[in-house]
Amino acid sequence: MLGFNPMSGYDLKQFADKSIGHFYWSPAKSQIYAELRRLTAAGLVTEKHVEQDGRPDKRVYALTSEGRETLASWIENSEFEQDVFKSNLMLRVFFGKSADPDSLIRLLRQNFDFEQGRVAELRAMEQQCLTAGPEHDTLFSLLTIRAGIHLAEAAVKWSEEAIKSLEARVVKA
Amino acid sequence: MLGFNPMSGYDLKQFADKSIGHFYWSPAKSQIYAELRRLTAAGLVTEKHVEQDGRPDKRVYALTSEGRETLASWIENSEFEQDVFKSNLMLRVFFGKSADPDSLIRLLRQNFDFEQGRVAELRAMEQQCLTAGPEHDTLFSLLTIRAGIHLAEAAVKWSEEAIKSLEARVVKA
DNA sequence: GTCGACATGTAACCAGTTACATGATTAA
DNA sequence: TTAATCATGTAACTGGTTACATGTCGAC
Repeated sequence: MLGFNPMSGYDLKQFADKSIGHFYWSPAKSQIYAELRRLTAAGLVTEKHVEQDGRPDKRVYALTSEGRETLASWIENSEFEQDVFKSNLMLRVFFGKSADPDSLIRLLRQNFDFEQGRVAELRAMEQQCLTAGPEHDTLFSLLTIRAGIHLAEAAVKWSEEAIKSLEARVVKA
Repeated sequence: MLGFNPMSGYDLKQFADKSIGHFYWSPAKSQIYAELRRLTAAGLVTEKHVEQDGRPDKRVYALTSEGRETLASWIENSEFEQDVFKSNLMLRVFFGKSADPDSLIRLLRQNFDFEQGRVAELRAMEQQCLTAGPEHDTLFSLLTIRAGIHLAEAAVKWSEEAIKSLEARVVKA
């Protein structure tokens, strides 16, 4: 994240929450501060004390040239890794025989609503990227947003389909 | 998993790897054995020593009625939880400005192939479920497979789209 | 006699979280 | 004065992994 701009631990937390938090994870602040110390010790970032007026002082971290190289090399050369997908909902559906089907239907409707909401949010973010001036390079953000839209739409479609399947079974019984 | 059948730790590992491993996680065997001891202590499963001929003895675990209730209650009553999605690929795409676009294209092509392969695998599993006799209740397995298909197809579509976007940018430069 | 599947465990480690703790500054 | 935002950290814990360790049995 420091590849975009020098930032403090506090800034990094805010930034992570609304960017990589959507498709990777939101680190705890305790971990961010710990990691910044490790990166500093490894010579990948530098720390600068910045006094502010009207606000507490902060420590701003910036990539060193070694840090920049390490970042690029990680993106370019590290091995392809499978996405991690953990779905509590699918777990419960899979074990659904041990439960009341209606409770699953309720759960799936919740998921349907939730994922529809996400599509709407992501569409709004997409519009922001598309209408941003050419001085902002939004391509990479846009790509991750597009991925989110595709996935959320898939989740919506599946929820609908699964609800129908379960409703058909309930009627028969 | 013991809701389907009494099983040994070894069985549970095999079973998990080819079922919930696809949409939740594959526990390490060390964890399975530890968890079985915890569940036994909590009175949710019972342990039975089983001698086999032609194979080492094993310990077979079965749900107690309390275990069965706890399982049903977990499926029916626990809170809705968001799916966890962690994509190393999306992380790298998001930080793509710091890297060579061609390396991202290479990565996305790898993803495209990988996800296409998954669609094929899942379609095969789907057929197995659909052609299984009515003595097997495949509905719940089928639902999770269908979810996988929807998601993998979304990933394929996105990879294609992302490759095109990045290729367009490379040409311009 | 050695390889592979079956079968069960221990110990060290680690990535990450939660809860706790502190303090500056501004605005209501 | 109290709540919100800015800002940084420590300590205890935990859900999991990896590596290590042991042994049965059948097939080739």
